[in-house]
Amino acid sequence: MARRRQAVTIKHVAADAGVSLQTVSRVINEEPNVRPEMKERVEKSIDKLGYIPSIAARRMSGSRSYLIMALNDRDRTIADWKARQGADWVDQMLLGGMLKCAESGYRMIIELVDTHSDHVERELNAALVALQPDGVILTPPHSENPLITGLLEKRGVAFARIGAGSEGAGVSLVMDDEGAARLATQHLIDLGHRRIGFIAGSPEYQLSAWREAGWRTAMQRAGLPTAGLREGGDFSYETGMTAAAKLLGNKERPTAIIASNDQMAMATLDVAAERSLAVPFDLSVVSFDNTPMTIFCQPPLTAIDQPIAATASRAVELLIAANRGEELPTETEVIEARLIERGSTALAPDGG
Amino acid sequence: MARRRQAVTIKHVAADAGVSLQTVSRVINEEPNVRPEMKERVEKSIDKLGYIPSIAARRMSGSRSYLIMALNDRDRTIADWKARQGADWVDQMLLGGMLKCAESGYRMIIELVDTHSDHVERELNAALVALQPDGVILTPPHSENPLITGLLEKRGVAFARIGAGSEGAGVSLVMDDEGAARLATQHLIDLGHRRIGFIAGSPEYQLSAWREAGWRTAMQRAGLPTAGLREGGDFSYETGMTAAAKLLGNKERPTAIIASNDQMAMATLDVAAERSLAVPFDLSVVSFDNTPMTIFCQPPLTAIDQPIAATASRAVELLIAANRGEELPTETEVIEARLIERGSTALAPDGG
DNA sequence: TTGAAAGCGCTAACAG
DNA sequence: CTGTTAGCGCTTTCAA
Repeated sequence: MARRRQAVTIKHVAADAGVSLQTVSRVINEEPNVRPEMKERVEKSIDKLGYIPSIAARRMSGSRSYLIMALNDRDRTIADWKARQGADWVDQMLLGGMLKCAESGYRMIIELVDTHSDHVERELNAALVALQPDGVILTPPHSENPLITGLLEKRGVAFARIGAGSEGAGVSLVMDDEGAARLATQHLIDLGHRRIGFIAGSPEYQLSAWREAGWRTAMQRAGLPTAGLREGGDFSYETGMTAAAKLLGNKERPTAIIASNDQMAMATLDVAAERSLAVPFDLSVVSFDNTPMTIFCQPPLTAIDQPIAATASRAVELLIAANRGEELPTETEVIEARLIERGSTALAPDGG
Repeated sequence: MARRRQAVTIKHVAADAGVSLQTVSRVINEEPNVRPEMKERVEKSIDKLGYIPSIAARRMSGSRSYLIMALNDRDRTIADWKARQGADWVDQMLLGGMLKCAESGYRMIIELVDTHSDHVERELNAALVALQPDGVILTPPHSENPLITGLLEKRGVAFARIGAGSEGAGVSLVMDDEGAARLATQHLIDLGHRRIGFIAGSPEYQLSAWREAGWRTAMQRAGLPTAGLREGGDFSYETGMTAAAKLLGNKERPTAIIASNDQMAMATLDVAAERSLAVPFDLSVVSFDNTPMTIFCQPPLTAIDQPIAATASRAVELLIAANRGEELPTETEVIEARLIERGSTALAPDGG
């Protein structure tokens, strides 16, 4: 293996421009106290020689590593990848995060950590020390793991928590689950629906409660009842089937159902088909998350889009700002969610 | 921002174990010439202090960076991510590559580069210098870009080319497209089909020719004709529609169709539905790639699985071996492909 | 506003 | 088998 010494280093640039290393360093770091003409001269040399600073060397000398680490739950991520059912959480994180990183010369690196393990701290610490990232993005369920947030805080690494409540250190970013649920419910109400069922998600996730709350609020405001219209699941297809079957088995069955994720919505579609209920004519369905499966369903699902890319992008933005010395906001940032209308919603049937 | 100096360094370990830095270095690099008792003593200290070597420092001192860079085409990758149609190429690369990396303390980092740009070299060089990866994995169409392979070769970075022919530097890994096509064809022949249509992919990709060749070979061996049974597309849904329409418009229409990717297979399904042909009873369909959409099709598509994860995993394995000084194989490595049977294939209709 | 010196944590090369 | 020395490329002191 060839010894891969750097071809052109800061020394070469300094020599070429006839200045000290220090001046070059100041220019590439956009520090003050450099005369414009000096700066220009250095920049010309940099361009001419095609100089790119080495991340490793920069990190060594105690400055930034230009690395943002995105932490995901190992088991769940690997399971999603293996299942190949189109769950594109990681892709959306990359889409939002990596591109935002690139704007400032940062890179995003995905790291998998096992939340449930008793050596989370060891694992995380190893990654932290090996990579020395300038910032860490936490995704559920890491976002609410005090072992993780505690360690990050102790080590003084800037971090963002996605999908978690606001208490605790680090910036918190959430999608507006409650508002989104209200939006979905209102959409159905506007279509003339009055009996709108709701399939809740796993109570282990905070967002399940937020989504349910949004539905209740919208129904209440419209003076519509919710009694007998709420069933619970755990985000799986199977529990979606059970919940949908209960809802559609009532003698006064709902004309619309909101499912707390795409899997359960798909289950609802299948239960409806079993009972010869035509979607969207006899039954409208709205789901949450808007993963790729929504477009392949029959009919394609109207869904609340979970803005993962936008959230990751914003998280990176804040983390990079923090590294520049800016203060991180203490308030939770709320990223707006949109409703994507597809074929599973329509006007309520007569008497809806 | 806190100055994030490393908490415990090789020095601390050396002091704790009462040996020189060098001995510690030898232990963590599993180098020879360390007495077992010394080694044990050092390892004890490492455990006790929770020492993790800094990647940056290791890279600095001219050794490995423990980084493998996976290069993907920027436009295509971003388009896939934005489309959210379940294309999971990147995920499968991560699944195979990242996990294999982790086994040896490496990390995989995704990098997007624009192949068609005239400054590919600049872009790639920047990534190479900034990150100093120990190995690079090239995916199509980068795998066949001489600007890229040339630069990598010049810089002496080990690299693997996925999905490209064998000529040129670097290890070459391909899925057995030809064999896979034969497998798919034979599967249909075994089901009693005799008129088996084929929709070819874009001629810009080598694999299109390989897939077609496999179909032709299998047909020939079985003494079956191919005349009038071949149409061409470019992997898009639209061209798939056109091709399928032509094939099914023939008076002697095929009883089975092999499409060179999932998109075109889905188009074939839709064309069949338009013409009231029941799949798989009137028409069997087999596709290539096995992306997530296959399971959401009606009926779910029988498909040739493209073993991206296995390929990435093997590429990483070879790259890491190369870094240990082992020779890279000069022969192209062929990764076997499997046929996943789902609902779109069945016995040929009478007289098939 | 600029430059010189010191050192980050580690490994290569060379001694012993 | 083990230790010493020098330096990787850069940024941080500190001095001019």
